[in-house]
Amino acid sequence: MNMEEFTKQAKAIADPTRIRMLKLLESGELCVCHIMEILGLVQSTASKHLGILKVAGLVESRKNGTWSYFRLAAKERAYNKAYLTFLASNLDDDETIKHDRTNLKKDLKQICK
Amino acid sequence: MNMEEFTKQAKAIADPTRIRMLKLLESGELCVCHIMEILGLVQSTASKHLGILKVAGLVESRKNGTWSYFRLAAKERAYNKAYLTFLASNLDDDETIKHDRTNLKKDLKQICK
DNA sequence: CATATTCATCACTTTATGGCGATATAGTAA
DNA sequence: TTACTATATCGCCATAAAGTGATGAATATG
Repeated sequence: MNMEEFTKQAKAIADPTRIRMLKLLESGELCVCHIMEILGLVQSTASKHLGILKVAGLVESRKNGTWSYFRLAAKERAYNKAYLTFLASNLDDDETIKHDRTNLKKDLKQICK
Repeated sequence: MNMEEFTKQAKAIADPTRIRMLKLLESGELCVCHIMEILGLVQSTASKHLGILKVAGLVESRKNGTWSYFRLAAKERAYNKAYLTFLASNLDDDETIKHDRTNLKKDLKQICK
């Protein structure tokens, strides 16, 4: 990883909203509409942040109909692994993150009904 | 480490100039005048960046006369350890970093004359 | 003592970033 | 086709951040 890539990924995780997104995605794949709902963002904001994470190589996405599903980038790609592993070992005890995870669980229950 | 601390440190390392500073300091303590010389920064810029790193808890400093010496924060302080260890295991092969280190060596030789 | 050096801070300008509404695109369903 | 839904993108604004010169404090030097 060179300086440019390193700082691109550093900038990507240097924002609370994007961190919350990545921590949510640690639980698995999610579509934009759930992410925006759980984090309380308008759609354009959610999409913009997800785009930044994608360009940085931290997340990947797939299309299914109108839905876009985002997930953490595959750890095999070494240049992501560093940051994603780093993030995975941090912030699990942060109040905002815990709150988001609770909301995610509620949301998933709704979906399964 | 909570979200606020995490992002403060993430923002601190999300800048090439500050990364170069931290990577220089991996070799040991340096005063502002050498850091600015090696990185080719004007004094106020160097001082400002070092201030940001200090507030983020990534570096510490001591005064000796008119000189200010900066060093990486003690690793015992857990909330720094994560980022500094992370950074220490990255970018050693980056061209800019290698270049900076070469310049540091030249500079130290000058001092020892 | 007078002068020079080192550094932090301030004021200012320029650039980057975050959030949002509006719009565009594409899929879905009636 | 028409209407609706999910998403991406664009432009705008407010704010944050980076870079720089000027100033002044503290200390060193002659």
